[in-house]
Amino acid sequence: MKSLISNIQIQVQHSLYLKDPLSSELGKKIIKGSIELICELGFEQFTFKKLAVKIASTEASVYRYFESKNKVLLYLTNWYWSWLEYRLVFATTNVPSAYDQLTKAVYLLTEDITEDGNFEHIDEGKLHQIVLSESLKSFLTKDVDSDNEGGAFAPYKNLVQRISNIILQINPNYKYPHMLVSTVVEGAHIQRHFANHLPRLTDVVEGEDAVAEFYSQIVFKAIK
Amino acid sequence: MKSLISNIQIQVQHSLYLKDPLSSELGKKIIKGSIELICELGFEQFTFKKLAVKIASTEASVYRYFESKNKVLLYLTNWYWSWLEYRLVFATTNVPSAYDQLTKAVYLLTEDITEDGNFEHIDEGKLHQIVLSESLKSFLTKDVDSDNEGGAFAPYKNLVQRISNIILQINPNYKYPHMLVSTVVEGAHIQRHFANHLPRLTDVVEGEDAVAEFYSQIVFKAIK
DNA sequence: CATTTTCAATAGTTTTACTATTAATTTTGC
DNA sequence: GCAAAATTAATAGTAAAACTATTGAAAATG
Repeated sequence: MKSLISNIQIQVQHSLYLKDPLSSELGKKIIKGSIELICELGFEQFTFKKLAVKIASTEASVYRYFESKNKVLLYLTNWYWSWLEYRLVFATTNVPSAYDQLTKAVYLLTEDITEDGNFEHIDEGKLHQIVLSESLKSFLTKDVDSDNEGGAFAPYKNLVQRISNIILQINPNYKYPHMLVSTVVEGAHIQRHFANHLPRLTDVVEGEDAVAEFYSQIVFKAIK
Repeated sequence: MKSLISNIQIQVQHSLYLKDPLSSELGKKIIKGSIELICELGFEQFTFKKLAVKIASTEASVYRYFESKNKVLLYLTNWYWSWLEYRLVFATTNVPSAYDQLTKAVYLLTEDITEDGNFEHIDEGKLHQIVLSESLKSFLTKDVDSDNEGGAFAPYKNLVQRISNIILQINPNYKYPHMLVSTVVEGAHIQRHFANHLPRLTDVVEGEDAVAEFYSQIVFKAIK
């Protein structure tokens, strides 16, 4: 990823936090520390107590910003979806062919992100790791419906809708655009997780990006 | 599902339990109660204490059978994968055409299971619900690698391998058979979950089985 | 029938998730 | 410029969850 616009800030919905973490130094340390700690320990082992120790603050102070660790995860995944949508819009504006737009979109959805980029308090590579391993958990909960009512999945839905529209430009009769896009998004995450931990459930080829290639084939064959 | 053979028992690996739950009445009550309670409360809210109250036993007694609630989830998902493989073998033996075998396999992977079947202590419909919402969590953990070493995902891998072999019979040059199968398995679960909770991420059509139809198209177009 | 093993209950401990209260700091109203 | 109001983050908790040590009773074994 080349640098886009340097002083852009990605806004996450207010319903996910008690106090905007971008509004104070402690807030930014909470975000930065959460990304590092969730990446390191996994979401289950991540606690506000451990985070507080890491950033030299206290548990209670973290609770001033976030109601629960689940909201932190929702905050981070929402940031990620908004960031992805922003990059998608950037990559597809002024591209006249819907076909080329979809190629870029599928690439963005399936690529492996390792670099850290433009945002001082967010390490995009580590955040991508978190999204691979943990983002599914944000809607595989009994709270899905209430979280959803509060708009917690809006950026994800927007992204899926946007790419679905590109698909419908190419083939207006295709019946399952949303299913296709969300299959690619979640599938790419799971396949990368499998490649890291359960290789017999996937087909990783050394030196090739099999995940990107596989889903690109799937998408273009599906809508033909 | 029509009844197959009535006195078949599905064996789950010893590494997942401390004492075989099928070896005593209490053990069977633990399995039956766990399925009901996880289905009702979700895995996060499920505790051994609540289970003990439900089956009129004690927390400590449950710990005689299972090391942790994660192992219970692994036990249940393993049972499910073994059951699915059993049904797959049953549905494809004596079917000469690999194409027909694959059609049946995709159907088994994507169908919606609601009925309770042949196993006294296991409600297959509820177990399917659990697999839809919770099975991903069994490998989205920091324990994946050690669980995997203990063989916790063997039945899943077997199932994927078996269907991959069918795909390779149809098209020996297809590069991504495992990725395709695991995409269908996990995708079907996630899409059904979306249909229930986040419909804007999928394309549910009233009265049709869109999930089965979508993945069937994906598979046969992909390997062509 | 004595010995060993297994079983499941009681009664813990430790950790996690979350809250009430308060001193210190910052913001604001005039 | 300073008192009042609001905000911040620390201390010190509680309640529940996850898990363990111990033990008497029941069952299996030799």
